[in-house]
Amino acid sequence: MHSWNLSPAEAIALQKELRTHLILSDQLGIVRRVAGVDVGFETGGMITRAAVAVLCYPELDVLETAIARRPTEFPYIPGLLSFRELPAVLDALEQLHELPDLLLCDGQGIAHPRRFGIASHLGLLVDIPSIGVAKTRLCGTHDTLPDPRGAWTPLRANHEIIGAVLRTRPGVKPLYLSPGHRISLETAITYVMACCTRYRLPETTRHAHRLASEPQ
DNA sequence: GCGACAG
DNA sequence: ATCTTGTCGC
Repeated sequence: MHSWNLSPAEAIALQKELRTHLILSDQLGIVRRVAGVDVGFETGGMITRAAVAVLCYPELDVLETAIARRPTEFPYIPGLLSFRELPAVLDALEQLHELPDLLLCDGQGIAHPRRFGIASHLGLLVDIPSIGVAKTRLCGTHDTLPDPRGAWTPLRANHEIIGAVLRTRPGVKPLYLSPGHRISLETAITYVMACCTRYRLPETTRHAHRLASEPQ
């Protein structure tokens, strides 16, 4: 149902056009439903499996989940991840009976070479506030991060702040988060911390990841 | 030209 | 991401 079949060069051109429509200020209502989005692969990469887990906020109990499978049709190219994973994610989102108020995606938001990572791409396409929550850095530089939970330092690139490096657990590798669409960096940090209760990753992401990579 | 490089 | 077992540490 969703596929773009674009060349890498066309995908880059599309990112440059779409990024001009991003809103990087808070444009969210009361958040009652937060969704975690993640993708896994089956058959050695032949099949892409996307999973969405919707949790109530701030309680963080699972309300609804969805899984979608599609043949994988775009290679993994740093900077073009959304073209590989979003077709399946969009299929999964359409299965939900009620759309979430906020999306937490595995990967970058605007902390991306063209300021248009997968979280930004998804948020813009479905017009839902989104945050990119990555386990590692794609681009940008930052100072050393203090150890206490909640500590954060800006992620910078070309004199601009593109995200934050956030310590969600003491003594554990930090998270790289950035606004996707319709949310500010400060608000994004607040929501991500609120979703990280006992582990490094947000509860939303943990549920989605389990659904996306669990056997069967 | 030489690295870096989300998942 | 995925291929894969045990192992170090709280």
